[in-house]
Amino acid sequence: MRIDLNTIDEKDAAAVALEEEEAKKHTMMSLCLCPELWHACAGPLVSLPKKGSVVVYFPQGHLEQICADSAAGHLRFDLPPRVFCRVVDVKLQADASTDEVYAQLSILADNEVKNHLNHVESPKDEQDDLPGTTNSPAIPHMFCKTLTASDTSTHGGFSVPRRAAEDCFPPLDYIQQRPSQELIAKDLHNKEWRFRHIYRGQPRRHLLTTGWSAFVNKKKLVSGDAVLFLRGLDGELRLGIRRASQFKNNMPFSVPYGRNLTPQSFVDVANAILTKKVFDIYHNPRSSSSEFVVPYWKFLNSLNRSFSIGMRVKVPLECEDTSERRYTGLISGICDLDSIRWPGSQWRCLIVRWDDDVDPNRQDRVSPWEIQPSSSFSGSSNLSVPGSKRAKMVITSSNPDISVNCGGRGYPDFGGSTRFHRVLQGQEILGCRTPYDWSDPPNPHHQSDVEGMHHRFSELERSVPDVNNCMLGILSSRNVDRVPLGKSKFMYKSMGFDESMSRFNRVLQGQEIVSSKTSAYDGVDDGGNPVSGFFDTNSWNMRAMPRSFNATAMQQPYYLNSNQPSFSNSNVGNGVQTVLMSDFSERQKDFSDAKTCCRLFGFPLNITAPLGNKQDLSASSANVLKIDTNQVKPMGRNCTKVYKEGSVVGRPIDLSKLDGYDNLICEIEQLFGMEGLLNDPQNGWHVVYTDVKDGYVMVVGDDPWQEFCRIVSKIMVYANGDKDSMTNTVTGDGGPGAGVFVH
Amino acid sequence: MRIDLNTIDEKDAAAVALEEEEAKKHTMMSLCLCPELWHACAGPLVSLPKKGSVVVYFPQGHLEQICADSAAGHLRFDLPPRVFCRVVDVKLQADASTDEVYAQLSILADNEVKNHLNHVESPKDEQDDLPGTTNSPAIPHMFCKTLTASDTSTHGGFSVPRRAAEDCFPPLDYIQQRPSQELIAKDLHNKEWRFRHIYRGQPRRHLLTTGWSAFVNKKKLVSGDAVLFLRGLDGELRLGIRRASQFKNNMPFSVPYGRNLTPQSFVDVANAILTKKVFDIYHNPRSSSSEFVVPYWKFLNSLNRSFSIGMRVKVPLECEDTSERRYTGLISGICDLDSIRWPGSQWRCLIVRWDDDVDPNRQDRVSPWEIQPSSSFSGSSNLSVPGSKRAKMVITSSNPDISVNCGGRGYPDFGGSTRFHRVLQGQEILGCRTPYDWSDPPNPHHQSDVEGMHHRFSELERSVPDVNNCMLGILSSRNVDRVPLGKSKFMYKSMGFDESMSRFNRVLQGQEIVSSKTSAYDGVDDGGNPVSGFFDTNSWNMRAMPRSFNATAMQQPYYLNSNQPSFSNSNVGNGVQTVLMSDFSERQKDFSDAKTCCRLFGFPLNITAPLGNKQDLSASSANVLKIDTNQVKPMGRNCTKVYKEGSVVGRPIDLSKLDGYDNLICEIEQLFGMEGLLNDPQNGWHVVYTDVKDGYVMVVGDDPWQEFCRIVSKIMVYANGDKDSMTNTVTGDGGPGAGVFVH
DNA sequence: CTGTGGGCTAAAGGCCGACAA
DNA sequence: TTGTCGGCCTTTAGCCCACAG
Repeated sequence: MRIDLNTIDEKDAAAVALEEEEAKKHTMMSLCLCPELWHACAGPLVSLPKKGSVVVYFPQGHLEQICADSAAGHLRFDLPPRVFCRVVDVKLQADASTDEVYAQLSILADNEVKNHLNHVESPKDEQDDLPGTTNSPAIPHMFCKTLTASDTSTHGGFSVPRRAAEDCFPPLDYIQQRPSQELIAKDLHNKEWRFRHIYRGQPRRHLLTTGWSAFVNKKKLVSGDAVLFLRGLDGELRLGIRRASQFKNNMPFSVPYGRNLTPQSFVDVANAILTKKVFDIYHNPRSSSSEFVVPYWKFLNSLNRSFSIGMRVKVPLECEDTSERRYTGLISGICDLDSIRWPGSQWRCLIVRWDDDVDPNRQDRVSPWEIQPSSSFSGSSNLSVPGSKRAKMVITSSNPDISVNCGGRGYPDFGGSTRFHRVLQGQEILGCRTPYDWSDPPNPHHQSDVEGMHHRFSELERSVPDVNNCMLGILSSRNVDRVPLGKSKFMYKSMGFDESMSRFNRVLQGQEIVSSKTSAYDGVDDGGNPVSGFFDTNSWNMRAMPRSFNATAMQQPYYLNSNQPSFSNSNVGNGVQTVLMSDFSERQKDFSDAKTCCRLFGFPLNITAPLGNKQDLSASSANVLKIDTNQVKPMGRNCTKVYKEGSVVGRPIDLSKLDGYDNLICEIEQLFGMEGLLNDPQNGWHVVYTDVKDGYVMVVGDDPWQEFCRIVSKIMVYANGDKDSMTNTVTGDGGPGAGVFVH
Repeated sequence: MRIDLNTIDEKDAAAVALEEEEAKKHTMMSLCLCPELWHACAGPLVSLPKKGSVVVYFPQGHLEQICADSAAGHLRFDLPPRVFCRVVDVKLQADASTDEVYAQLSILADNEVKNHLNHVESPKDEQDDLPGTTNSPAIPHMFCKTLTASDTSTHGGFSVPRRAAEDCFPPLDYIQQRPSQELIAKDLHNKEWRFRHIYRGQPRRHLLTTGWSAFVNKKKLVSGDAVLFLRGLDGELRLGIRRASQFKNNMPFSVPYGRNLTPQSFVDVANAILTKKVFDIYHNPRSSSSEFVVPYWKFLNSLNRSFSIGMRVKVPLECEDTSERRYTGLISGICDLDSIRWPGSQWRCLIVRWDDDVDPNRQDRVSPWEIQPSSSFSGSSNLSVPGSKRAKMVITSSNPDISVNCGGRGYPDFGGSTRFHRVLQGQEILGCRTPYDWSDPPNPHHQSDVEGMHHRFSELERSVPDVNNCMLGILSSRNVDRVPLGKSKFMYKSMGFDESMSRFNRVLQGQEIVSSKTSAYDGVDDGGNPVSGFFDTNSWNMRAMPRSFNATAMQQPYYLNSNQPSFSNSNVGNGVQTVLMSDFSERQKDFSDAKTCCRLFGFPLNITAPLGNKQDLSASSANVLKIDTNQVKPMGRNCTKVYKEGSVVGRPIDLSKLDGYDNLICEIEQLFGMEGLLNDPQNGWHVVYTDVKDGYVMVVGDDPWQEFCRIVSKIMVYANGDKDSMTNTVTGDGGPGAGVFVH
């Protein structure tokens, strides 16, 4: 008996071709109807934020991708380095022509983070987003096989690994001489593929014959690519592919994903942020580029850890055979990637010298959240089962709830689960209880020590979203590692929740100014005031050394000039105060509000000079693109910011009160307590500025004074003798007086 | 003997595939190395501006395409309806995957039009751009065949029409039993295709066998598509395709062409215009959408013609079998397509009621330059040779100079040559002198009456670029038709060239104000001052009737309030004065300049109110995207423009001098000489305004006065009772006092 | 003159077990 | 257990002419 599969019945080929064209036209991408399959195709390291969760959007990262791709460096913008957003929707999608998986994140800039944080009373919502929680989804019966030359030749079919076939395919009637059946598997686009599955040969083996080559041809598979079969909980067979040579390297980006990469996409996003509309980010999980939308908890975690030069770090890396391999290296520098345009950003602020075995082309800059916690998961290595080089396959616990969970609100993140990673990579064969059991899901509690581990980790992590710990930056991961959980809980309780929240909110809203000399390293404040440690005024005169990140950097700070006598650290010449703004687009409003409520430890502060004048603010929020030819400053006050290399924040300066360059230099010297240093270039300091027109950097003093006043945007003071390298790394061994960028 | 073609020699298939991927990666489009082939593929109606020539860019048209495509209606802009540009480069290109031809026009906004016009002393440069000049290129030996079912089946090869084979292919040795040879033809991407060409069968016929099906497969040809062979002057064979079902209808736009269609492309263009940088426009000649980059001469020609309601018009149309078919219809209306955002634009300002045999989906709005001159070429019909339904083919004059001409500066426009059209369409078989002559180009002067016709037409057209005639709008095409050439030459000489030019330039530069009551229909001014007739102050109170276009509308005018008593036409209550600005991006500068040099007939004029205040201007030129949330007007003078339906230009009004709505209405009535009409809505007039934020139209009087002053952008006075339809057609039968839009 | 179809042959596709790593 | 190969059969590609519109 011959089974004739994949025939085009009565439809003629033309009609089919037309249908396909039609499908392509209307949905260049298709919504993934099987999240398990999507995640399986996406690979083990993929983590996606959940619908409803909070993320941090890094315009700098977005722009970086665009610029790298299309040299859109001329784009001008006025966005803060970080924008807190809520994920409105997560759509798992796949390119219709390549099957490339990607996610469409619908995101809304959310200055209601405070409300969100208030909800952390029931932190369950956020927990789902954390890796390794007990919410990890059921892992379906699946296997993944890298195609051999024989598999892809036109000469034969597909050789199915025996256990894989037994696990994932419906059982055959082995009594027959040559048992065979028709398999129907759906791909990412829900398209059905039919295969003849036969068990034959001497010795006997499982083969897919008829229908296989059609699949190979249509998907343009070559040996080295992998196919992946997955038996869903509904019993349906799913079929995905994971290409060896990433398609995107050979092809232009697929249309929907490519939308990220046009300058327009950035304009759209900026527009959406400013107008509080939802915007979409397309995330290709298999791309090597850094993500510029980072889950909130991940970002918080990184804030909560300390990084120091010389510290050993590792970055998870997906590779063919194991998920255990990582890039490892040493932190060799910590500084802004672009201190001109994105001062205070943490985007890829860590410079890493990779170990010798790491791909030499590896990007040497990483963001703090990309680095794996040094201690977590270390215990999970005892879970790894040394696997022989065989088909990758897994049958594990499955949760009946999962279908519900998958349906509505996006797929729970299981990217963080190393266990899941390992099984996807074929390193583990777990709990293969009933190979042919298509109806009775295994008991989810059979995982013994695995469960225990996950539980422990989630206990550990549960403290993270607690704003007291993470936002105040008191508890570094180092502390977490060494301090028993009880201590963590103590921290959690050290301040009334409502009180701390409202305080935090006020800070976020720019309604309160907080400062302290307490270093984050000091850990817990002496008890009275957990707000201390929020940020570190000593940092400015410290040379490059281990520093903790702190919440100060979470929002682009506002720069205030305070004449209050209430700082006891008179040794700090440039004591700085910061107002954290939760939403830059409300700067203007908040600023006027701030006048009446800015206070530090209860002492009101006067704002002597806001960021710019009203016009400046209005212009910056009103325009995303500054395609200015004749932009001139209005008369009256002419406020400009001065940044000093090594100084955390800038200082405002009103040019209208100055009568020339000498005056200006003098003023700057006073502002930064460096009297006499700037007058003589021999001292190694350079004063430069960017203009309002196109951001070019020029030397202060070259232009006529009035012209300068008209076009200056910001002024920068650099220690490094070479002003061309001002965006370069400052590792602490610069010239005399070289400062340290601390953010 | 068997010829084995298209074998992959020693290279393995993988290597070839890699090469192809590589090629795709680096050049999604490829530069066309054979302009003849490109034009042949583009089809008969394609005309492209020449490198170095002057074109008019219509932002409105560009935006229209974008909006139609991606609903980017939220884009805000501040560009004039027309931008004069110089074509810096013309690249003929073809999509690598579809072979779709398109042109990349590199364009530079050029306020140096004056310099250009000065060069019209030797109008040769511009002449090249005109249709039908003696510069028409050689038309190579070529044929075009629509593929039959047999041609595209896997069963056989390609049946070559006998005469086509004899004309285009090297001759076979017919003495042999089955003469055959290998043909090598290069496609648009310069890729070689090899075919076995054999002459066999009973009766004998020419066939392409081996290699043909590979071509069909690779190019995804189906029956109905056309292939096109072309023997270049160098003897090389070229090969192109023209698809029946336009690919773009089934597929997303090809990447490079699609660049036109993103909002970003528009932003880029606007940016480039404002910053005087070169920008690129991608033009798909086979697309049905209107072009928004129009050759200068074409635009001038249309200015020079008159259009009236009820006039019969025809639009050239490419169709399968003949180039003679046209869309015909009657002009049923003349008005702005979008009088709010693009007042005074001529973009698709003609409303046409098509004849019954015209596709009912046909767009009913056309631009003046899309309409064919009613009389030209009518004499060329005697050139048409009734062709039988056979292969389309042509052998004609070729010019040895042409290879040089093609190489350097873009391909000379031969799109306007109907003769070329006809042969491309296979309607003509001309001058087949020496079918096998591969070395001796025919004498270019053999064209007898064709030449004569072209010569006559170019004589006729030579008067067009003359600024005296065309720019002053004195000589309508009607005049041209009826007046002997000598009269035209008289016009040409009626004023010293330098004098007229400098005068014209001054007007373009906004340094001179010109006005007159002389209607364009009045023809030549009484001699003393050809500047008169420049625009028509009587138009405001004329009902819809035949009008000529005039140069006033060529640039978005500036609106000045002049209190000079030097207007003798006191009967015109709303005498308007216009400063023509050649470059809007220099408005601000020009405005201050204008203060000292604006004059009318030598009388200096005072500017009482520029377009807005300084801030307004700076903002409008500085920002393309106005994503404004809190844009407010500054204190002090608050200037707004008032437009009245039926009036050519607007009037400025300073709201800060008014104390309320009554005052405002009164002022408007006075401005437009319509005292008492606006107070009572019963009179049929409505006063509405758009706000600065988002351009919504609202009724004047609804808001509190102060609020209104803060947010008003422009004020419009409409006669039509229905204010919702203000962008609709005004056909002259509106309410009492209904005006006529004249541009 | 040229579109279509049948005859024919070569090449590719595809199913099988043998064999060996 | 499974990757590759040779054997063998089927399907498709592709060259040819006959025939007819």
